[in-house]
Amino acid sequence: MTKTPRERPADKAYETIRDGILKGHWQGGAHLTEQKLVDLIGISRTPIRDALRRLDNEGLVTISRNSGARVARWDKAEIDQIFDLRVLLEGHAAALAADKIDSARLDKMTHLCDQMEDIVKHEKYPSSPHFAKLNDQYHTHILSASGNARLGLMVRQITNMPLVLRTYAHYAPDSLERSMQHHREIVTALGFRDGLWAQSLMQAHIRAGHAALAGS
Amino acid sequence: MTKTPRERPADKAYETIRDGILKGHWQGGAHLTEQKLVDLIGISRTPIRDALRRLDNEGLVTISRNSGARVARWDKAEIDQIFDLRVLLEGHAAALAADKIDSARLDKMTHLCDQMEDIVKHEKYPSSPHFAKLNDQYHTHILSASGNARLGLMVRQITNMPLVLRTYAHYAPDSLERSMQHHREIVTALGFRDGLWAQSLMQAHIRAGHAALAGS
DNA sequence: GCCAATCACATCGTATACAATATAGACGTT
DNA sequence: AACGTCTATATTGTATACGATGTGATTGGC
Repeated sequence: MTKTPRERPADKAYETIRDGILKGHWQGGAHLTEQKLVDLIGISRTPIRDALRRLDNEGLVTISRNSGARVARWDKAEIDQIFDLRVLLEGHAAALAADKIDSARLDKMTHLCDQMEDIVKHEKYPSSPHFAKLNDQYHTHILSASGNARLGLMVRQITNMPLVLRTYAHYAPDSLERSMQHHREIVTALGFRDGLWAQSLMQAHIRAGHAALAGS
Repeated sequence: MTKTPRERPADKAYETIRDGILKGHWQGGAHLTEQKLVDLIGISRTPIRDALRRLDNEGLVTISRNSGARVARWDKAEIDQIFDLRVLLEGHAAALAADKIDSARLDKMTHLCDQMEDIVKHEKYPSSPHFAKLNDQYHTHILSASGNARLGLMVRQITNMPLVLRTYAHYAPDSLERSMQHHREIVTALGFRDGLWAQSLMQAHIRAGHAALAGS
C-alpha cells in the first residue's frame, strides 16, 4: 500500500508561485497580493505567506514590510553579479570535488554528458526543460562531491532565475558544443584528481555560459 | 514629535530567540517549542513561526517538517566548512573592493582599526560584544565596497554563529595583535588599489582567525 | 516477560477573524 | 492650479480556533 503523503497546501503554494515566476506568468516587479494568490490556488493565506517567505530568501520575490511581495527583477548588473559568484563558488567546488569524488559519481556524470550530447545532436536548439534539468544534475553532482553542504546551498540560492534566463534555446550551436566539451573535460580532470584543472575548466565553463547569455 | 514605530511582535520574537541562541541560553539541538516561546515572549504563535523561519534560513535553527525547530549545532566539520567559504568569499570581496573603494570609506575603516586597537591595548582580552561589533563593521565595509550585494548577503548568512564562537576573549594576545595588523595592512592594500594584495591578506586573516578559534 | 497495536497527548499546520498599516483619491486651503 | 490633509479602502500583520500528524505510554495478546 503506497502511502500518499497528500500534498500540503504550503508546498502547493510554493510550487505554484515558483512555477509562475519561472515561466514568466508575472512580470518582474509585479505585486503578488496574498488575496490574489488565495483565489488562484484555493487555500488560505497562512501557507501562502509561508511560501512567499521561502521564495523571498531564494531571491525569487522581494518582500517589503507591510507592502507584500513583488516578483524580483533581473537586470544585467544583477545577472553579472550572480555569474561572478557562480564562477567563484562552483570553481571552488570543482577543486574540492577532485579530491573526494568516487568513480560511481564520475560514471553518472559521464552518463549525463551522453544524454545531453544526444539532445544537442538531435534538437540543435535544446529548448526542452529536460535538458536544463540534466545540466542542473551535472552541476549538482560536483557540488555534492565537494563535501561542503553549505556551498551547495549557496549555489542553489543564486541559480534560481526565471526560465527565460536558463533556457539554452538561444545558445549559438558552437557555444553549445563547447559547453558539452567543457563538461567532458571536467569529468576527465576530476578523474585525474587534478583540482586546479577542474577549477579552471569550471570557471571557464561558467564564464562562457555568461557570455552566451549576454550575447543573445 | 518623535514617532515610535512600536516594535512589532515578529521582530521582538526574532530578536529574543536569536539573542537566546547567540548567548547560549539553549543547548545546541534543543527543541524550541512554539508554545514555550509564546509563554516566554508573550505574543501569539504566528509571528513566532515567522521568526523561526527567518532563523532557519540564517542557519541558527533547523526546522523539520511537523517536528518544529531545533537549535543548530556547530561541530568542528561545520565550522571548518564555514571558514573555508569565508576565505573564498571575503577574499573575493577584498579583491573587488580594491577597485571601487573610495577614500571616505577607507577613512572609516582606519577609524575602526583605531578603536579596536584601543580596546586591545586596554582590555588585553576583549570579551566585550562592542569589539565584535566593530570587527563586524570592518568586514562589512569591505563587503559593501565590493559592489556585489549578494556577496554580502551570503557572508552574513554564514557568519551567524553563537557568540561563544565569535568572542575574542580566548584569543592569545599575539593572535589578536596579528589580527589588528592584518586589518591595518588590508586598508593599506585597498588604498593602493591592489586587489591581489588585499585578497591574500584577507584570506590569511580569516585563516588565522580559524586557527585561533580551533586552538582555543 | 516481551512485542505489537492502539490510544492519548503534545506539537505543528491551516483556516479565519480582527487589528494595524499603507496607499490613493477627494476635498479644502492657499 | 498646487499643495497638504483627511478619509476610505486595500493589504499586510497578528491572534486564535480547529485539524492533521507524530510520539510515547499503556494495554492486550502471545
